[in-house]
Amino acid sequence: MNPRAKELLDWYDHNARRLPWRTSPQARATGELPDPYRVWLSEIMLQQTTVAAVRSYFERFTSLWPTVYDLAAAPDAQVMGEWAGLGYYARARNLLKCARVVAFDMGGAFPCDPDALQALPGIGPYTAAAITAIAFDRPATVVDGNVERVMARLHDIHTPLPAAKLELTEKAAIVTPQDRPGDYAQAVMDLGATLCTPKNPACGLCPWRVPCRARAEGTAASLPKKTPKKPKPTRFGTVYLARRVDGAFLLERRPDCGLLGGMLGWPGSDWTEGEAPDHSAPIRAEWKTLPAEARHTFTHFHLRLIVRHALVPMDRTPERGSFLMPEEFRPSDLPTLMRKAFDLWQGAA
DNA sequence: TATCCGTGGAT
DNA sequence: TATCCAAGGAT
Repeated sequence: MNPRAKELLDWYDHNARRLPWRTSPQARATGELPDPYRVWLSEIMLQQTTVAAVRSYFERFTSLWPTVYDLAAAPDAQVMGEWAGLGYYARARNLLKCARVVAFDMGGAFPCDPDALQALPGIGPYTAAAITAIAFDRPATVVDGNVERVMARLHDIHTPLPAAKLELTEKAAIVTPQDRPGDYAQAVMDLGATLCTPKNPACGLCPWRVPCRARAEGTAASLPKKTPKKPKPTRFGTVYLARRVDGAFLLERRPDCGLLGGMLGWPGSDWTEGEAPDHSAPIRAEWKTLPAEARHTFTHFHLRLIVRHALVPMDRTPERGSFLMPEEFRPSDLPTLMRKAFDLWQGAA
């Protein structure tokens, strides 16, 4: 094994984080591999998402659906509701698609090579490599944000991302060992997450402090360089929170494509820059406007949402959405933006 | 290659 | 308050 990988694995043996989707150190010592289903589920949840945010979702999902068969058999609406709040909802839609392919077309067994894995919905180059290495302990080079940062610093690479991606991937591949590839993959990411952090890296504790070129040059904290991002515009819109006299709420399922796709939400206007666009209420009622608006920031724009509300008689038929009784609807099923609107309404009542 | 797609915590 | 950032993928 190359000396870099050995240094890192030695560090990992003493510093590995205990995470719900990892096997215990004792089990790992006996060569026991983690359940590919749990590895896959955790990796999908961890895409662009912090460990702290994922923990409770992972526990909840594996409790509700212990196997890929259980998840494949789950209703779409329940899975989307359980994913609510975690963001990037295409992940949840692809999660179900993938579970059903694996359960119904592959006999419940995840493929063990990167190409076959990457052919599945929601699995890209990173996730395919991660599952290959972690679940099957087969050599594969994982390149996520952590690895990019670690490699940029180790080799003092100043080319900004994403242009540097290929070079960083090559550097990562050179260090990846044939032995213990699963532990190594998790070790690099643990290093990036705990020591080689974006700000204030703990270089003094790093197992690679000696070979690290950026540390020698004093450039570690400024790497990797990234091309500047565009400023976020602000969009405006209106949502309608209708409660029927029997307690039912008027909600609609958003289309699978686009923002918050597949999620439950309050009917409303489009969201546009400048003034809110023309639109009509989803049902005839005496609408009132809440004094505060719901503010939310998405990946590429800010949103300010006017929240209107009304109590609706039993005999009205909505032009959009459908009424859900309280036992059919949990506020926790809503994506965060819609949840903010609900909380504003509830706080005003 | 560039854009779209969420959210919450850290700074 | 504003910005950055996290175990990325799809188009």
